[in-house]
Amino acid sequence: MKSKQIRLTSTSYAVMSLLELLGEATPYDLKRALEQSIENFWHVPHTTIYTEPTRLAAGGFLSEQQESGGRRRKLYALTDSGREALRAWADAPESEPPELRDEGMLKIFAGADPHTIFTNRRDWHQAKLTELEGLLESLRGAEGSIAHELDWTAEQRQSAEATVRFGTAYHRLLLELVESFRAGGPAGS
Amino acid sequence: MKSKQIRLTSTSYAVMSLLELLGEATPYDLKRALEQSIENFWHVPHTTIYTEPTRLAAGGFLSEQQESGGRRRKLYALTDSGREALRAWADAPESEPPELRDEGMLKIFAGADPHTIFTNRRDWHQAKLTELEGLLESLRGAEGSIAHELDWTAEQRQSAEATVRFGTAYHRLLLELVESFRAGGPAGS
DNA sequence: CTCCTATAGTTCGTGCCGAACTATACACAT
DNA sequence: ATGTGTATAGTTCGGCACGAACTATAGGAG
Repeated sequence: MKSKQIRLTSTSYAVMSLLELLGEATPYDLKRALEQSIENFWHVPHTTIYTEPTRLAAGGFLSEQQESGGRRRKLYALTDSGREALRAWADAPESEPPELRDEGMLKIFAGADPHTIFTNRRDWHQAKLTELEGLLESLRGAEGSIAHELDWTAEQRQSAEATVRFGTAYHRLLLELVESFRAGGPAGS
Repeated sequence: MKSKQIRLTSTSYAVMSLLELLGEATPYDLKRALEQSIENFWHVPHTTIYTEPTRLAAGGFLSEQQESGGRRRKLYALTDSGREALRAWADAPESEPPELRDEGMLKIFAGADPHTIFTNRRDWHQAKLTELEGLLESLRGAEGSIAHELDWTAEQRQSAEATVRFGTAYHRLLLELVESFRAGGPAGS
């Protein structure tokens, strides 16, 4: 009961959201689920996925139990306190404005050749788009997705789908934008 | 000459790019210049702007000299080693893929009302767009911009302009995207 | 039963970053 | 000239983030 005071970051809420969906999960489960959903708009490095649940458990937001044999994996689940914190956060209407970290633009600012940068960027968005389109299909019932593997309900799939749909739309737009700048850019304005 | 071994991050290059433009600057100069350019695609909190140059100086990439009177401000400039590192980085064609950190999408994933989130988001992009359009104009010669204050050459202005132009195009597109999702979204696909 | 490779998880050190605080400069009123 | 208010300029601290490198288990194929 005497939980350590910890700071809840967006990454904390990312982990808790997943646990709300999954019910109970090992860090590895979280990692896989993340890669197919949240990862597209909130990056979490894999080491953080292993340390963050430990932190959250110390704060009393997650319960932690360890397997006795084999890999001795840890299983995490939301506590009431965790569920409460998650809802309070999600229901607050204000959010931090989105933040973009774009090394390519930095290089252009530093004098790199825009054409090279934009060409790489175009290819990347194209690949990302293809990846997300595949993910979207697999979320809709095919095998191979985590949704299938974990036997998600229709509702759970929708939650993931909504964000992936936004992702495909986003990359489609960016692809065009980058392409137009690559071709010389809206030079005048 | 015996410089400490430090790791150069994107933030390091952001600082060094600015110093290449400014020639010589105090952390505060850097801060102001950042806000009108790099900040839009690479966030650097203000405390980092004060600590990063110190790190870079320890690594031998910047020279540091301190005023004797008044605020005892520190003046930084690129060393040859810094200029070299900057060029090597900018000239390497590959960049890290852009990373988006979007708390609003996280909330939607966690079950928040999309309409609320997208409405806030729309307003934010609108404000950002207006801000960047103003910045673009002021970069083109008006008073009040850092370009004017520091008496930038046409070339220096262009460097800043290129990224700001991309920024305006970006926010214009996002504004539309968000608006369409707000209105119910491309529901089917 | 041993080697291979994929899967699963940890450690460490440096860098990042927000909150809170401190200090200087300058304008203008008393 | 002295106070007082506000914008400007800079620092400290502690917790969190994150990449590199490493370790360990599982499930094959031979």
